[in-house]
Amino acid sequence: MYKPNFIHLLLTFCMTDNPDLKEFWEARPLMLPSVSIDCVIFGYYDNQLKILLLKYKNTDCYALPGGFINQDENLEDAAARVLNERTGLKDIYLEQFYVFGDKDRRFDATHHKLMNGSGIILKADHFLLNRFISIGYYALINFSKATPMPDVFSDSCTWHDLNLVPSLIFDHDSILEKALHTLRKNLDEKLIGPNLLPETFTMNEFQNLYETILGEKIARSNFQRKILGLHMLKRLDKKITGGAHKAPYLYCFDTKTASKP
Amino acid sequence: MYKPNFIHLLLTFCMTDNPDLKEFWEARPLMLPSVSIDCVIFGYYDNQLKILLLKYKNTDCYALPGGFINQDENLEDAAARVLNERTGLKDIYLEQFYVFGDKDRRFDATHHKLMNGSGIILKADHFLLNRFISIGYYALINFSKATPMPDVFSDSCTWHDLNLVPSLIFDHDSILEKALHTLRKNLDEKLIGPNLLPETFTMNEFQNLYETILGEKIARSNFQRKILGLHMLKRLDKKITGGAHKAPYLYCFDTKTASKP
DNA sequence: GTATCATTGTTACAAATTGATACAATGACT
DNA sequence: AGTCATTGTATCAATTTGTAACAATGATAC
Repeated sequence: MYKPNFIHLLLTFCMTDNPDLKEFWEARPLMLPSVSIDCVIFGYYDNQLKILLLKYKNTDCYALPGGFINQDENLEDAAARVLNERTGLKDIYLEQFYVFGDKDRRFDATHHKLMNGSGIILKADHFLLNRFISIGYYALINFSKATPMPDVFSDSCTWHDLNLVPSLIFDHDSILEKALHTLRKNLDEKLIGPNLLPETFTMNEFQNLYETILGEKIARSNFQRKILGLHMLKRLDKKITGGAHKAPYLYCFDTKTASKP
Repeated sequence: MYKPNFIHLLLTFCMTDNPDLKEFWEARPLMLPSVSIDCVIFGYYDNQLKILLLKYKNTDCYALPGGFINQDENLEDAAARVLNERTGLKDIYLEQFYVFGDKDRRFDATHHKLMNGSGIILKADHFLLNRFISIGYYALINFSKATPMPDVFSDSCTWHDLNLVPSLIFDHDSILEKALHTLRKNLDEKLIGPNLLPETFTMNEFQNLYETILGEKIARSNFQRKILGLHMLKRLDKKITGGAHKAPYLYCFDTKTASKP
């Protein structure tokens, strides 16, 4: 744990002598005031929809990955940067889904607790204690390609099963809920498969993804008929597995037809 | 036109001696920095979808009504206030549809031009010249109940037919486009009728509204079957009009069933 | 008063989509 | 070879949607 040494950083009014944190805080004047970003990062593995959560050091506080927007940075790029910092991935599917901006959207007590966990004492006029609006983005990523990485304030950055999510700090619970709701609503219009699935997959895996997102069962044969009717999949070789049954085909997305208008 | 008298307003760095404007500018420190709101206000009249536009004084610049967010004001309330200031209406249907926030979303030349139209010379470090992100809301209002009112910077606040909209300042063209796109997308889920139509209306008027928003014709009998099947309308008396044909029924929305889940 | 006409409310039927079920094919295991 | 779970496909019913027709009605023209 850091020992605060009461050096007063002119621009940021917090106390720390850790060089990483110092850099972090001193960069703040370059950011767009009042605005933050929160990312709901969805991954799919083991027939489960999962999201990436940070756990703050020396606390039991879980949070969505988030960050601020640099003055010379597009909103979308800031979200992509946050995502890249937590997963190592680039060129990821991102969708802005809502802005959260209640007048009492400030969380003084929690911010103090979180920073205390990293040995930082926030002064009363620290910018973190101001009101922020937060722009929500959700990302769909290929689970196996991501390398979750905690930030300087967190112990861990780990996947959580969607129906085993701990309660989150701030208003992150409702941000997550809204993200999930938007994902479900967009499921028929936006092509979510290529982002969440590996290169090749079976029809059963594809159906499981839909069922997991929608939270309901789909009749197998009807699903197959519908999906194949969209001509978005290319059928590949038979999969040779150890299952005591007929081997399923493998499919991949047909890039010629897989994009919808 | 105002004669700038070079009084320097400490907090706002613009030059004017008009008391209204002075109050306007001096209120700025209470606003949430970097964030603005733009409202696309839809009305429906004469079988046409219309939007409300401001025209800046002594310019040919048209703009969506917009404003800033007070520090102690919810985003939604700020949008409702902007709407109220331009139309006199309260308790209006409002939907947040997107946030626009490119890094080069700053419009120095246009801002100078707009303010010059009101006799104001903006200093180089005026807050208006900073980067702003803008949260887009669209509103659906009852055309006949609105009283369009220009603000201090504009000549006029008038309805414009959607297919006769002049080119707009800033990125307001693309904001309008996105609003319209979202409205169309939401048409099946959100109940837009009660907001755009008068208390009572004929089925034909209702269908015209849908056709206007979607930009395509709908088969009459199918529309009637579908709408009546939703049980959201109550049938009232026959309408007695001068039409040389069968008199249509009047309908109103059935408040018991008119809200969808 | 009667004929005409445009529009409305309703019905009838075809086409398409969706839901539910059945069945043959397959590949590993016993 | 027989069993078994799962897959790919076909079949038929139920529902929804597309298209067209038809009778009802209320003004106008004669």
